[in-house]
Amino acid sequence: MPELPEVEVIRRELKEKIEESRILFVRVEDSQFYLPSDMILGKKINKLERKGKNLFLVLEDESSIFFHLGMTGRLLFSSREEPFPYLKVLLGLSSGFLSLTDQRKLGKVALLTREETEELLRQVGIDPLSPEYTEENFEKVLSGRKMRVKDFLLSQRYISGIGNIYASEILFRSSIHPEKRTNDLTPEEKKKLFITIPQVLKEAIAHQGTTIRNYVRSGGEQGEFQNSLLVYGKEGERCPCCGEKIVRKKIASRSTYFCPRCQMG
DNA sequence: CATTCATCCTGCTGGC
DNA sequence: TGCCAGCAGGATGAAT
Repeated sequence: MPELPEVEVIRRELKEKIEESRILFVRVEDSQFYLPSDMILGKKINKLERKGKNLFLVLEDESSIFFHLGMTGRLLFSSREEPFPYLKVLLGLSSGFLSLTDQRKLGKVALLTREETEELLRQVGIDPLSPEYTEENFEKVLSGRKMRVKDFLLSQRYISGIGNIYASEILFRSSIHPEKRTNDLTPEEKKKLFITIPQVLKEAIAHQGTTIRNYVRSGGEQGEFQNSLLVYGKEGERCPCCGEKIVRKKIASRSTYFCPRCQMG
C-alpha cells in the first residue's frame, strides 16, 4: 500500500503537526506492535525523516520511533482521541494524538537507538528523492545484475520506495517491458528509467498519493493520484498511447500491468 | 551470491 | 443467498 509518495505525504503532514511536540503517553493495543513507553515518555520529537518507505520520528536523545506501514498501516493525527478501527498504538502528544492502525498487521513499529537507526538506513537502498540519487550511483547499483527490471524496482536494497503500483507506472512511462533483464537494458533505457523514477514519484506526491484501497492521509483524506494512473489496474483497457489493450501478468508474484506494444523494449 | 516462493495477516469481491 | 478461491499498495527468510 503505502509506497514512497504516500509515506512522504504523511511525513510532511505530520511534520507540521508533531515536530517539537512531546510524548505524554503511549498505549499499545496489540502486543505485536510493542513500544517501550518508559523509554520514550516525556521526550521531544525533534524531526521526521524518511528513507524509501521507512519513517522515523527522531527523538531529542537521537533514538527514533521507526514505522513501516506494510500493506494496510495508517498513521492518523487527531486533536482528540478517536476509536479508529484496527488501532495498534496510540501516542498521546502535547499537540494531539497519533494513532497507528493496521488491518492486516503487516506493518512494524519499533524504538531504535541511534546506532540501530543508522544500521537500518544503511541496509535500505538509495532513496530516489535524495541527493544520493545520481546517475553514477544508479549505474553502480544496476550494473552486473541480471534481474527482471520489475524485480529490481521492487527490491528495496538497490533503489528504495517503489512498490507495485509505481513499478508498473514507471516502466510504462519508460517504455520498458517489466520482464526485461537489467543487463539487457540499453544506455538510453537506463537513462530513461533514471529520469522517470523520481518524476513519477514527485508527481504522485503533488497529488497526495494514490488511494485505491487502504491508503489515507494523516487526516483521513484520500489521495488523488489514482486518477492519473496510466496502466495500473487497467487490464483490458486501451493504452493511452497506442490503443492496444493493457495486459495484466503476474511477475514476481505480483500483478503487473503493461502495454505489450509500447513496452516491447 | 542471485533468484524464487511461501509466509506473515485480514477482509473484500466475483464467479459459480 | 452462500461459499470459496483469489486478490490486495510489503518484506523476509528459507530453499534452490
